[in-house]
Amino acid sequence: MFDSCISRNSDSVTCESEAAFLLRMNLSHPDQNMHSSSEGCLEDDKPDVMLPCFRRNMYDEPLASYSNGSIISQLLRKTIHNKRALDDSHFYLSSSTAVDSSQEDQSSVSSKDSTVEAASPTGHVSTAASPEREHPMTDHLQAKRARVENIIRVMAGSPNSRQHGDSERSDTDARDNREAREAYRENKRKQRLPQHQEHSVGGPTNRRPASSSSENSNTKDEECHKLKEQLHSMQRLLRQLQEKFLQVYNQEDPENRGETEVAVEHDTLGESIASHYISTEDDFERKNSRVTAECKDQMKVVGFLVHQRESQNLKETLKQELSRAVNDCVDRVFKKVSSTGLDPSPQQRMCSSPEMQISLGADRKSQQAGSIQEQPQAEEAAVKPRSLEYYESSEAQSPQDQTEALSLVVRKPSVTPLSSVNPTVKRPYPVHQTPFQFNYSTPLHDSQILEHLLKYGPHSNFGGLPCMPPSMDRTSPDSVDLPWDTIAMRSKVTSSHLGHHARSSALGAVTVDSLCLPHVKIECGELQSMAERNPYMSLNIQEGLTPSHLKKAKLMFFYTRYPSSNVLKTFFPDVKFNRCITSQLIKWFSNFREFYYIQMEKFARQAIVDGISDVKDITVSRDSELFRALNMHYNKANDFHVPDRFLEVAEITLHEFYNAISAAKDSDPSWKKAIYKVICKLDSDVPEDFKTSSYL
DNA sequence: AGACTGCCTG
DNA sequence: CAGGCAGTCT
Repeated sequence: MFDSCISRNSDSVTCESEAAFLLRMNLSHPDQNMHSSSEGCLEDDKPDVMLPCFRRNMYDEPLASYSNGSIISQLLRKTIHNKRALDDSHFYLSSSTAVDSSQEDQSSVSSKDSTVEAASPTGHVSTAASPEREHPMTDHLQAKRARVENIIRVMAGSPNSRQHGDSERSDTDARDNREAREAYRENKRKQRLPQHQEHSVGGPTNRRPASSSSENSNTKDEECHKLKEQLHSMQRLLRQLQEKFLQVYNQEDPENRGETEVAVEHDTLGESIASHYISTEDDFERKNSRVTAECKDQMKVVGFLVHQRESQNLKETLKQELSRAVNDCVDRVFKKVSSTGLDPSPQQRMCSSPEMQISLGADRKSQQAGSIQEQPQAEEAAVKPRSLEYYESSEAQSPQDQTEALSLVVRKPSVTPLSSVNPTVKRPYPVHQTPFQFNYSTPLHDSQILEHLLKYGPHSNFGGLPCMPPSMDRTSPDSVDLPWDTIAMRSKVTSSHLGHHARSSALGAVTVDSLCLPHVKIECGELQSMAERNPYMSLNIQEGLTPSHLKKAKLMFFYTRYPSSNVLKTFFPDVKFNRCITSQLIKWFSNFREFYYIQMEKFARQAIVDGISDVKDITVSRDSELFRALNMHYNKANDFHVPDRFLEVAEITLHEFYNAISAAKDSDPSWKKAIYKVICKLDSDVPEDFKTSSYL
């Protein structure tokens, strides 16, 4: 599950961690800090300063080290000791005694050894000590509990964890944190100007910030892209965290006291978050101290509510927090994008496509929800069980989803306007002979695209789509002006080289037959009328011969060398027969016979050259070179058991050729006709199984 | 005339 | 494998 995340884990983790931090800030300042929060994710260097452990882990450790525990586990382990420090800070007020000089390394190692990390000294806050030093947490369940609690804190962006996480750091780390905060403030200052203007003007969109410089505008596209990428990473990580938490939570013994405590603490956490929602506190340090006091209050409530909460409550609350975090980030990103007034990104320029409109609709929906929850009443809204819809909306508006949908949409217009690109050549056939299949290609196309999407996903290649050969574009029914070159080109692709595309377009095959076979062109009008009578033909009826049909015909050749039209119609029930198709099928068998007889003549002559005097010495078995040649031609995949009768017929044919050549009958130009007459009588019945489409 | 076939060619 | 053509048959 995390494999896909590993490639961008550094961004994801750092951004996620910072997102929790920024989310907290946003909760405190729903109006002003929203953009700064999203902007904060853009700071590449900031994660380094703030959470060097993550950065180091991501870069210094081989990815294999995460194959098992996953990044989430690392993150959880990292935050677990913060939680412990938080819990214990209410009971222990000891000062840090074991200040590790190599604090950054300690932090990086902390993910590997939580015990060592728990021994990490306190930072500038100097309130947290590590009781695990004296009382090592040997209870596995307790560790789980702490992990879960910290998940909640990280996800909800609780200041508690952050604060105490900072408090555990050394002076050097604290210095880094100070730098980080300064950088954060600086970033906030930088962004406030446009934001203030935005709010003062009252129009969040299409307003060029007064502070925007040319350099700024040049990098906005890039920033927007980065924002989206980081947002996507955060969304993924949030989902993963949620899953991880639920997994850990479900493993908890219902009888375990840790469960209830976790639930209770989470509820109190929700209250804390709610209080921060309406907070206008702007100063980081002040909030830290305030949060510390709040934590103490929370702990008092813990014992009071221990037995009143149920697991479902925790689940719902956690889902809410997760969903809200994602949606907040989404809202910020898109508001940021819209407020910058920059030109629509390449993705945004595709808004004309329905898919993109859908995505934008989801965005708008999310933004509305986000604006609601940014209001002071968000405290109440945060408790509402709305996790599912939020989660779904966040998924629907995933940048990745947008991109994928767009990539599909882009392909259509890029291929469709053929008539405007290619030089128009007068078609050799009257207008009414327009390829009729376009009349019903549209519903076929759409439904199959949908099926294709559902089946293979949006990234799959549509070249394999039955009705979408590579060069087979969709054209409106009145594609009379379709250039002849285009049609001819398509005919080549769809008819001559159908073998490269499994079950390629029947439409294309019909086009071929109706346009390229001279003796068939008369049928075009009839075909068109037929199509007009039934423009929405059943998808089960092939309008042309596919490579599967060809394969089936080859297999049928093992039974019948001279199939009649009725036989063909009987054994190709899924083919809409017309003279075009019939002629093509007959031509196929003619070609099969041609190859067959050529091989027979060749091997008969070879037998004569080899000095075989008695025709009885010529046999055809499955080991014969002749059979291998034939089998390679008609049963290339070798997935069909050739009937013995075919071997007999082949042997007879070889004997006939041998005798004729031995008798010097080959001097007669029509000496083969006698052989053909013999062979045509040796046809056997084709098995009934061929009548079904299972051989396709 | 149309259907069917085979031969030649690409 | 298909196009083109010619031949045969009905």
